[in-house]
Amino acid sequence: MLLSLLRFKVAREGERMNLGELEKLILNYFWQTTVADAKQVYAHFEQSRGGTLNTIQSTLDRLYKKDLLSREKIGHAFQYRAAKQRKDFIAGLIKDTTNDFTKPNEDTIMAAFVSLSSGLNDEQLDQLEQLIKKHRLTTPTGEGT
Amino acid sequence: MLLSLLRFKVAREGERMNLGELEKLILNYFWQTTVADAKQVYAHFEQSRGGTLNTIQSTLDRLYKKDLLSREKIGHAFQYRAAKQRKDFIAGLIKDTTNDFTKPNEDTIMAAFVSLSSGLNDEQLDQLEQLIKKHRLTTPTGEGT
DNA sequence: TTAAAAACCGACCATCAATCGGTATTTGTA
DNA sequence: TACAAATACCGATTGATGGTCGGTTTTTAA
Repeated sequence: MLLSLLRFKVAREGERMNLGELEKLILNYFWQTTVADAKQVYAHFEQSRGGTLNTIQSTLDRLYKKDLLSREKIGHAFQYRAAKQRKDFIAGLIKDTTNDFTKPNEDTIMAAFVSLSSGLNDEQLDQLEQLIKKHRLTTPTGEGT
Repeated sequence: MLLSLLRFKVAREGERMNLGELEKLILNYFWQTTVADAKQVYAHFEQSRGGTLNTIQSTLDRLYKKDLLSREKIGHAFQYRAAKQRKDFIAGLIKDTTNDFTKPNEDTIMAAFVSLSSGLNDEQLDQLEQLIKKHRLTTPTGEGT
């Protein structure tokens, strides 16, 4: 309104982890390419979506600051690569997402499984059973897929 | 820049489904309370976080327009309730999230399971097996994705 | 009919991804 | 060592969206 001077600001420390469209594209790119510098990433996306090298650089930097990419200066350019394995990253997202809608004492991961399992067909149930079997064999430090 | 007239706008039709903090609170509230009008919701959150009734009303309306709440006018106020079951909603979120990082031909749900299963301990593996067993019994018609 | 209750409208702020121009650094080389 | 090219970094703008709430319109019950 006219007087918005008294507007209050609730302290927020929660870590939003929302990714933009370009950020997702680039992340996927790095799970397929392992390593690249800004110029290479730009070359990859130039035709398919336009934009400038600068935009790519900014986005790489943003992803780096979010700890989703790591970088190392080789020659005169940063070499970027994915900081996390794809499945670990997805697992993290799922946990965060689920956690927002899970009671404090509830097992978040199991809640996610329960939610997901509703729509499974027989074939998927079979695959899931194989997955469990595999995990049973691997030690607690198991690598998985 | 000085000349931002030529700025281009890429057509976007993708359906973002990001929820704000208050939206999440209210959604969780309705999975616990089944039905309430704006005033009741406001009464519930008034002390714990302040704000006005209007803010609650706006947020309820936003959630309604996002198809996350349903409403029905009883007396002189809308009675709101959750439009989806909690686990269905979570499953949807997980699928969307996972889909963003899944190859086009990949099974999104299975990818989510694979991602999630990395960090499971024995007890959780047991629970998961029980879950599968249950679904084997209760699922006559395989629904699929 | 009318007063109160609720819905609705519109505005503002904050945050954040995307975008990109311009400048500062850095590096390889002459 | 000096310098030019390549790259990183800074800062500004736009668009979207959630939160916030005042003010007005609509609806309902008496």
